[in-house]
Amino acid sequence: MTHSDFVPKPKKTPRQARARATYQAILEAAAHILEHGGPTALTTNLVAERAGVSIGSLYQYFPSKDAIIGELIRDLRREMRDDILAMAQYVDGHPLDFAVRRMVRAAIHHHVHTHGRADVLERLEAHLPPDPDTQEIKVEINRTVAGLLRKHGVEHPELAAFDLTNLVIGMAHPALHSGDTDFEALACRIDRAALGYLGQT
Amino acid sequence: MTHSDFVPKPKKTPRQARARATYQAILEAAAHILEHGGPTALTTNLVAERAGVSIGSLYQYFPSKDAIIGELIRDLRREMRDDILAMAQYVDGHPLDFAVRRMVRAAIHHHVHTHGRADVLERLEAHLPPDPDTQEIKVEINRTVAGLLRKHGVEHPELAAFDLTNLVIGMAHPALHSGDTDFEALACRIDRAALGYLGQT
Amino acid sequence: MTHSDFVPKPKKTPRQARARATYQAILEAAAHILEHGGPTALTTNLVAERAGVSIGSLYQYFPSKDAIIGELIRDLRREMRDDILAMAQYVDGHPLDFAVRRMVRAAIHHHVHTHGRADVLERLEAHLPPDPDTQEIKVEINRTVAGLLRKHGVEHPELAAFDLTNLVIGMAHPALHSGDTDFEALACRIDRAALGYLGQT
Amino acid sequence: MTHSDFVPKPKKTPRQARARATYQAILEAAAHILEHGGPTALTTNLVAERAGVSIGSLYQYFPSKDAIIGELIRDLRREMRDDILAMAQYVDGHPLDFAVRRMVRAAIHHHVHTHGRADVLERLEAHLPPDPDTQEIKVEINRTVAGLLRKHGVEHPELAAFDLTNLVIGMAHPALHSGDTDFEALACRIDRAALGYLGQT
DNA sequence: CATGAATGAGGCTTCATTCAT
DNA sequence: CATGAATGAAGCCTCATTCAT
Repeated sequence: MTHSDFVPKPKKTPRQARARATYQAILEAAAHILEHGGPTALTTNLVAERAGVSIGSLYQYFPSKDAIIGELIRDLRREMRDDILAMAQYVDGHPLDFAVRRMVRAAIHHHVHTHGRADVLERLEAHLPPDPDTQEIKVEINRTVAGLLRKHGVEHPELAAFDLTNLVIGMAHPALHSGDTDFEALACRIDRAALGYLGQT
Repeated sequence: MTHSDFVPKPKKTPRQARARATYQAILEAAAHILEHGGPTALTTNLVAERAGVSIGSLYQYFPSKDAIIGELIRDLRREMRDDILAMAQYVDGHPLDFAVRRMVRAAIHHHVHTHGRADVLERLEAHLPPDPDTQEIKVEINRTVAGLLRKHGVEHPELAAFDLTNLVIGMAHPALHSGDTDFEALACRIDRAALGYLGQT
Repeated sequence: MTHSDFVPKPKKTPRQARARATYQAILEAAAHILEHGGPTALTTNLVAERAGVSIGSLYQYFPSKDAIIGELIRDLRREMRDDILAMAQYVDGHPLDFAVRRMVRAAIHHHVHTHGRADVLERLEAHLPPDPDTQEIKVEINRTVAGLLRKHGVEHPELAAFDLTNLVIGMAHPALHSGDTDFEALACRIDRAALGYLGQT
Repeated sequence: MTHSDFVPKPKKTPRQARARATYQAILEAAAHILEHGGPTALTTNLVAERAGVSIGSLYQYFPSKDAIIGELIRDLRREMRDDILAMAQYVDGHPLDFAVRRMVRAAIHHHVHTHGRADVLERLEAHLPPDPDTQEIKVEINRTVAGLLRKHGVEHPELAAFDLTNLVIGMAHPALHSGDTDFEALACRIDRAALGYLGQT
């Protein structure tokens, strides 16, 4: 069993300020290119150029291109987890339908906010070896949502959390991608499906 | 306006039996590689090798790699349309919830049947120029589902058809991908969401 | 010493009418493609298609692509030789300046008539192994012009014939290629150079 | 309007010494191959091999094969222009026939010096999209020669410059190509034609 | 550490030619 | 003999990665 079975991670977590800035510049350049040019535009040389560093420096911070993608994915998942954790705390004590509505809007907001970067990264993730960190974050998200549902007496809360997550994303992404900008109307339609799933009339 | 604005199509339809076999072998090889190795594994040389033909033969029938992908997409969409059209005829005259349940099961069956090829192809489709044929088929599918919904008095039937399609796919794909094999249980969960969306308790 | 050192010739001179027609059709298709699409457009498959025969048949008549080009070159040279021979007979007995003027106009006419095919073929000829037949024809042409010049007391008639041929072609081709359509004016300018070369005021 | 309408130029001008050496090595290798093997021998892989660099390095400096050819053409034209400009200055104030004789010898010298590279490149140039730089140089050359002729009262100096250039090249190239090494004798024969064209007995 | 020149495996595609039917 | 399906060497080019300076 070699380590190549896992998504490579950054070579070193930079301590010094300048190094940290370079590191971030590379990630931001990669994210920008991914958003505007798609996966095929994401080349290491272009990332380095946009980040304002040499290709050699890029490889000082990331052992491979996949390591950059892996880090972008982890970043995105962490953001998502933080948003959901915050949201879960916020809705604590409120009725289930209120909680669901808030989560739906949070998901839409998150997607709009990441400007579709999520789509591309999810696609890329599928062709990368599984990354324990990313898995852990996903589990954390599922645990949080499941905990919320359990409090309201939903049965099989883990499965329900899984289904609801997919339901919301599955409906929101295509709609947003097709140019829909009436977020509230979209959210209401998703609400109906989600609440229907939960047996809430 | 150049032809490169469209998904290339096969350059010639084979006449002789041997040619037809070659043509099919290429498409099947491509589908197989796509399913098992993902998009990055789909190289023209590998497709030719797996199809048991020379690279030259491949280019007798397809002007480019994208033409192969385009044809796979069209094939898949045509199958989907045929399934949905048949299903729509079958449920004609039955109540809405019956129709929905049948459609959900048809979608799951279709995905299982195509062995997840749909996922990869949909992603590839996004990076290809729009193909009139494929668009036409999509419109046809939407029209069929929308027609069905309209008969039952659903408002905004086109939008509802769009949402429901995404809902079903969005829930079914991840579940099936995660190894879920209890299709009927999955279908029931999706039913709840779909009927909830439609306001059917 | 192998035969590959020479421009390949047609495999067989066809006797039957239909075969002869096919043979000509191939040559004409090749000439047409050369004129309209340039050397890079001249592919054996395209020639066969335009000639209305299968690629297999094409190789029945010509052992290789170069054999087709070689035959086109020979054809063109033969035409040129015939034109020059006829012209030489025609100007026989007239003064040198009259003869020169006629030859100049004949050269221009020939180039216009062949629609620039001559240019392309000459370029292709340079990259083909030398062909005895073509050489022989060139010698014949030179002999004819030289004979004409000798009659008028020109010294070193072979050399003069060589120089004059190049002078006329060298001036006419670029002018015609640049879109000049006033053939008579062009001819007069060439006359001055040619007569100057010959020491005729 | 795409960039493919123009002859591609080198993608980056090398800064470091090693880079400059590589850049030059590539151009020299290309020139050598062109002289000895003709256009069909000019493959990117062979150029890289002969230059002693990897194919990747070649594409660091030239975006395409045509860019290499384009640069060779520009180089040659620049040399030609410099030679002609120098010559024009040199003959300034001298009589027309002296000027013509010097230009003829300069042209022959130039052709010998470039070892016939000019022939092949001119042919290749015809199959490339027009290059503004090259056009500009050509115009400059014509302007220089025309200016010279105008000073001596030649009518239609632009046209005369065009004709004379073609006359000299048209006579010199085939003669030199056929193995003629008596440059002075050749020059004298060309003189007669050129002076005849200009009406100088 | 930073730089950027250099590398080369490997991807896509063309086209002259062969050969089974 | 005709057909056209099949072949595969060879060409162009990209891009992740290495390494000398």
